[in-house]
Parts: sequence; C-alpha cells; structure tokens
Amino acid sequence: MKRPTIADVARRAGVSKGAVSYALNGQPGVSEATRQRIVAIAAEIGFSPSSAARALSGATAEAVGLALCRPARILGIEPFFMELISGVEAELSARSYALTLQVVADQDAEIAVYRRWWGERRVDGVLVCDLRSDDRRIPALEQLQLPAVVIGGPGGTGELASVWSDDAAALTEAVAYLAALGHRRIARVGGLPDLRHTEIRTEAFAEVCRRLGLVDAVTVWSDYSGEEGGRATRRLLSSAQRPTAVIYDNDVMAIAGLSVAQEMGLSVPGDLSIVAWDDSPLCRLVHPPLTALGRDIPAYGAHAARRLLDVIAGQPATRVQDETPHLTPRGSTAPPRAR
Amino acid sequence: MKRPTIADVARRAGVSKGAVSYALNGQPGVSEATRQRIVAIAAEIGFSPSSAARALSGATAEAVGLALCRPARILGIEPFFMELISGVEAELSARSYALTLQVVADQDAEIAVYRRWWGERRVDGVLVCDLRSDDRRIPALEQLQLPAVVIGGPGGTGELASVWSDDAAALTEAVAYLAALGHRRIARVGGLPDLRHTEIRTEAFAEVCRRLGLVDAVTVWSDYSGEEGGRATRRLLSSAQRPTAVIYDNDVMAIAGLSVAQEMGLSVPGDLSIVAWDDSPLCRLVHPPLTALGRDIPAYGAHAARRLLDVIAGQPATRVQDETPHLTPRGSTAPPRAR
DNA sequence: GACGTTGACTGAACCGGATAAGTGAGGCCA
DNA sequence: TGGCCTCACTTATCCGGTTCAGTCAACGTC
Repeated sequence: MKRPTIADVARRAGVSKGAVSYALNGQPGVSEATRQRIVAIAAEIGFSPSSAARALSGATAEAVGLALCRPARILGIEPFFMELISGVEAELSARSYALTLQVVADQDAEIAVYRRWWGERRVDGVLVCDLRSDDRRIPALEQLQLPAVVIGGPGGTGELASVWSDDAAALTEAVAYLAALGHRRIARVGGLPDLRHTEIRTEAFAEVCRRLGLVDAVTVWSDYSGEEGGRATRRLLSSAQRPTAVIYDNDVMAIAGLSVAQEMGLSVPGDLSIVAWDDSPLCRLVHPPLTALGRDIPAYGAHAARRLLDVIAGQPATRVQDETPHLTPRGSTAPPRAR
Repeated sequence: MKRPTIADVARRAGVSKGAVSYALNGQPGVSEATRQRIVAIAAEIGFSPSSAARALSGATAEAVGLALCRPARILGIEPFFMELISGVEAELSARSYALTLQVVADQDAEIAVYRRWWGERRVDGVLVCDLRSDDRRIPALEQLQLPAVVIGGPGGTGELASVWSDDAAALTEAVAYLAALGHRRIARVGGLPDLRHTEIRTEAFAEVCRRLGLVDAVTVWSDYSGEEGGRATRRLLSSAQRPTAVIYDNDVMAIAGLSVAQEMGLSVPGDLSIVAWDDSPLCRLVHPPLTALGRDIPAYGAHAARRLLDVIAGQPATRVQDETPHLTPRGSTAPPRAR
C-alpha cells in the first residue's frame, strides 16, 4: 500500500505543503476553518508524517536509546530490566517518543553503539544502566555531547544528569532490622563488584556493621545468577562460624540461597534469615516468602525517562534522587535460634 | 559537537557528495584508490550516515518494531520476553538493524502503533507476539501491507509469515511421560485462554488424555502470574479427587504451585509431580528443581528476526517450524505414591 | 585521425517534511 | 485615496543522504 505523504494531503485539500505542515503542527499561518479541514483530510487518508523526513529537517529523531550490557541468560531472569523498560516506555510513548534497544557485549561495544546512534541521528539521547566505578562510558558520552541520563549513583556520573536511589540508606535499614532481631553474624552476597551500586552497598554494609559492632560481617561477590548465588551461600553456610542472616543483592540469588539452605537441612527463618534486594513477585512465590528491599522499578524508569526528555529539551543536567528502597518484612526473617 | 555529514567528507577528500556515497556503499563509479582515501577520511572524522537522510531517499528505516501487550508486572517476571528480545536483538544488530520497542495496553493500541510506525516509516517490519485465536492484528497488518513475522501458530496467521514451535507435540510428550510414571489423574494450569498457543495446548492435552484413557484430565486457566497460578493450584489440590501431577503453562506458575503444595503439606514429587513449561534458570533454583519443557528462546527470537529480514527483503512469507520444546526431567516428577 | 567505449567522476534532482521569505487581498486609518 | 498592517497563504530553500544523467579525458580500434 502506498503510504500517503504531506503532498497527498495538500493536493486533496487544495493547499500547499507548507499550509498542511502549519495546520498539523498547530502553527499560526492558517485559518481555523482550513486547519480543521486539513486535519480531517489527514485523518481520513491515514497520514502520519515520516519520522525520517521530520528528523532530517527538525533535527530531532523522536527516539531515545537504551543499551543493555548483560548476557541474555541474566537479562532474562532478572525482572529488573524488563520492569525498568516498561516504566521507561510508558513515559516515552505518552510523548510519542520511541525506544530503541540494543544488547551489547561490553563497554567498548556500548560506546561504539552510542557513537553510531548519535552519528546516525537515530536517537536524541540515551539512558545509561549499570554504572561502574570509573566508568569509561561517562567521558565518552561527555565528549560526544550526547544527551544522557545515568541510572545510578550517587557519584561517578561526571557532568551527566543522573537519577539515583539511596542504596546505602536501604542497606543500613536492612542491617539495623536484622540486628534488632538479635542477629550478630550477618553476611552479604553482593553483585558484580565493579558496579558502582555494589561498591556503595559494600561500603554502607561495612560502615553499619562497624557502627553496630557486628564483627563477622563478610561480603562475598557474585554475578547475580542463581548458580553463583547458590554457590556463595553454600560457602558461607559451610564456614565454621556460619552467619545467622544473609542479605542478597538481588532476588534471584536470594531464592537460590533459600533453596541451598533448605537443602542443607537448615530451616528458614529458624536457622537462617534471608533478605533479598529487589522485591519482585518472585519473592512472594517461594516458601517462606522473602523479606525484601523493594521499590517501584517502573516508576524509577519513568522518572529517568522524564529526566532524559528534560535534558534533551535543554534543561540543565541535574542529579535527582528517586525513592529509597524500603524493607518489607516477610516470613524469611526472624530472631536467630539460640544455639 | 557538530556531527560530520557527507559534505564534510567530500570537502576533505576534494570530491563530490556522490563520489563519497558510491565509495562508502561499495558501489562502482570510483577508483579503488579514491575509495580507500574516502573510507580513511570518513573513519578519521568519525562519519556515520544519518539514518534519517538515508531512510528518506532509500526508503528503508533499518529498524524493526516489537510491540508487547502485557502489563509491566507480568512482563518483568516472565523471563520469556527478555530472552526473546535478546535473541532478536543479536540477529538484528549483526546486520545493524535497530529494534524499536513499545509496550501497549491492548490489541487496538497495538494496531494503532503498527499503523503509526508504518506511516512514519519508522520501521521496515514488525514481529508479532502472543498470537490470539481470531486475532484482529492479522487482517490489520495484511491491509497495511506491513512486513511482519508472527511468533506463534501454527494456524491463524493468515497470509503472514510465521515461526512456530510444536507445542502440541511437546505437551503430548509431557503427558506421556507422566502417564508412563504411573500417573492417572493429571491436571493442567493453562495460560490466558484466548492465546492461540493456549488453545493448541488445551486441544493437545484433551486429545492425549483421551488416547491414554486418563479420564479426570482437567484444565484450569490462569494469567501466567504467580498469584493466579498459586490460587489455581490450591483449588486443584483441594478437590476430592486431587490430581497426582500438574502441568503448568509457564515456570512462574509452576514455582507458585510448588510453593502452595509444600505449604499444604504435600511432598513434591511424592504426593504431587510438577512439570513446568519454559525452562528458565528459575526452574533449577527451587527445591526440588522442576521438570520442565524447555527450548532455546533466544534462538527462537533470532530465527524470527532472520525471517523478518528475509520478508523485508522481499522473500515469500512462509511458515517455518522452530525447535520443539523438549522435556528435561528433574526432581519434581516421580511415580505417584500408592494411596 | 575520427570514432566509439570505458572509467571516474560531477551536477542536479529527489525523498518528505519544516520553515523563512515573499505575495496578494482586505481592513484600518489619516 | 493612498499608505500601512495583518492575515492567510504560497514559494523556495534546507536538512543529508542516494541515484540518474551528464561530462570529460584516456584508451583502443580500424
């Protein structure tokens, strides 16, 4: 089917292309009667302006990009990204912006994608996930002058705009809660150690444990996968002075940990309390349901998308704080059993 | 930063825009020496052709669209879509096609998105998920003449190209396996009843149960969420003649079902065998690990993407079969305990 | 040496919009 | 009645590529 162009609308309305453009974009320069006639004709023949042509003259692509740097296996199982995308998308499509997605293998590939997208004028800006400590993408984006919003921080985002949540406060709340229940040996299974938020959580964990006098506080690192989470748990629970509570950096590892504990004959929460980060519906699926640090991830994504549109519109690149994750106690935490 | 255009390259090379275009696209019309000089200059100043300008003259957007019609909550928790997207993306980015994503509320919104994308020339084709029985999107796409590949079937895809997997055979295999273990009362918790593949599985389930003489075969419907899956399981297990095995249409519901069974004091697999559809890593996280009908979902997505690019290139719209899901027995299935 | 052929390029048109500059009719005012 | 302004348009240009139709020099050919 031949797709109608602005010239088709103009011909049927008996006016020039320019008049049609003014009419459909709400610009002055046409009478109200003519505008309505043109709008009606456009609707009738199903005209929508070519985004390419519009981008070419208007210089705006009406699209933003999101590059994801995780293997398919982990992307699939972690609800985080899909929920984030849903939120981003809801905000974007409300303003008829498109979302362009790409999965990349590493940071260099990601930088190359940004460079290409910007060169091709395919996107007006990008959202940056998985902020790392000393992240090479930040200077690259600054150099390109590609509008961007970093999802993560605080800190390490250079001159770029960012949206961050206070993971340190959330972790502190979780540790304080466990300590109040009577736990003295708390361990943590962290995510990828070079992610900035892992670093932040690790520091906060050390700090609060020191403050509360919890001496055996140990952090082990993992890669967010269930396999690794399970292995880390097995290692922790096999040690001489095994912890009475474990905090996991995502829900998938927490579920794997729960499974390992039960397999080793430990009762949860009797022998071991478990706290998960990222309160997805998964946490309520297992038995006992997991105490979790949750937040509204689609809202987080929507927030970031909104900020990106602001930055694209020329507003200053600020660092704004999103909701702090809050603890939802469920069946997986209880006072430690006296031994 | 000012982004370089073809004119910048032409100026520095001392040739016309046309020559640059020929050189970079491997067209005849420039000498090999000049071509190499132009390519070197383009690389040096970091030129990548504007996708908008190219789309405007070449009439191809170098992008394909994917609209997802599920609430954020379910999109997030089901690994299926994210894995599918990874696979699609891998195939597309290898040919430097972009993927444009949109989450929609319902079929009408989805049709409107297709209409807009096509009108705006934003995409060259689309992938269609979640095929329904008597799907309104099919005639709409046919009418638009928008290149499309339906992920689903067989049947109900009209004149459109499709990639499908033989769910009926897979379900038959699972039932036969349970029957061989000695199960006589097998139930099934299905997904959304108006999805085509739910229908196909339901028919296959009825058929194989009839053939094997399993009279109490009952199917209940759900919405793929853990809550609903758990509720359905509770209902099934509370009935007078409770089943000794349940087949779930996705892994999330299976995990919820496992949890409900254990909560009701039933042992899995002693009192109840469980089979999950979609063998994501989740199935190996829980205890006991779930017997599952799995397949390579990223490969499925890649396959569909490849077909879409073929259709865009003008090849005939065929219906091709992908891998049939295969059963991986794990700890959640065993012969029924004699009562 | 006149003629056709080929190769290597240039110039210009075109894609479909946005938009600045120009035009002509009508109204207002002195 | 002439001059000026505003309104409602039209015309022309531009965005950055692709591509077709020339142009022009070098070459081979009889």
